[in-house]
Amino acid sequence: MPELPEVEVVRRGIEKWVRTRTVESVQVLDPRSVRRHVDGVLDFEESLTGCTISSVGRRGKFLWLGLAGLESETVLMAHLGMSGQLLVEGAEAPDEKHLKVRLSLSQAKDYPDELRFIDQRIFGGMFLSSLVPTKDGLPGGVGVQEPLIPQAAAHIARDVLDPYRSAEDLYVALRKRSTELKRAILDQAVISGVGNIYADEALWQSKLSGLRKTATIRRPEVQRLNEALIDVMTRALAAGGTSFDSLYVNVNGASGYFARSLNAYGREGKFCLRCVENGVASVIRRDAFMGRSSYTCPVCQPRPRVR
DNA sequence: CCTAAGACCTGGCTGC
DNA sequence: TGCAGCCAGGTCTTAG
Repeated sequence: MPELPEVEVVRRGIEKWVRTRTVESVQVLDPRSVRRHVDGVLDFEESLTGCTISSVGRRGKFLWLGLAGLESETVLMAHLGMSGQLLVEGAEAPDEKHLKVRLSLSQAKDYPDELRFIDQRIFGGMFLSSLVPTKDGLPGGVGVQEPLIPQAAAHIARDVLDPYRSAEDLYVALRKRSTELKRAILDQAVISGVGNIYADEALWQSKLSGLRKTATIRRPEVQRLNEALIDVMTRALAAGGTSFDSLYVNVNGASGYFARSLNAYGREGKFCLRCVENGVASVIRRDAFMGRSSYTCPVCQPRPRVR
């Protein structure tokens, strides 16, 4: 399940293989994977053909390829959704079972000549998006210098690892909301790149309950949460991203292995490792939340009082 | 304006 | 063994 670290692994992984290369042909094998391209499959294929890839940018979980050769400033957006992969492969490699889009690239010595988008659950997709100025005049995301952001990602906040974001930004965004803490950090307009897994990990690490109301959050708590978010994401990135089912595979085809160092997510019924260290035998619990699961320690992440 | 719930998807798993 | 139904989850859309 790609969250920010996995998407950044992909961004770094494909950058050197695709930058400066020209898209010679485009093949959409499943129109559902380009459904966000409002002008249709044919327009997607025709517009992209002949473009040269100039950069690979990212904000949160949105990835984009900068394009030269189009009249207006437009980028190729890619979102991996739940199960998406971007692979750089030779044309001779057999089509993957869930291959959705194939970009054939100009020949380059010792470089594979296809960029493939593979997606089983089709929550992800590709589409073209025009660039708009950033609201703060600062670079649009990781991998880009210009103060431009794809229109389709302009509404989301800077992500956890964005150097132009601060703990105070997070505090301000949280205090503007009137909802629960976990719901808020999963809202990409508050802070981007956080999904269900790393939300639980960062809340556990900062000893905060996701049920806390954002209106009651104090600066020191946000400071702790912010540090935890950065720490969790940084460690996951160093490990090459997390993988649970075999759906997520990084650009080299190898699964990430951060999953084995998770402290909360997926650990229902197991001891809270921090409490055990303190001589307390508390057990991680799972609760339904927004149609998914939340994993928490009932002892070190005290729930707010209900009135 | 805000927040919350529903829809989109497939395939692995569970239970009858 | 077969099959219906549940579950996973990010983001957009719709409802309140």
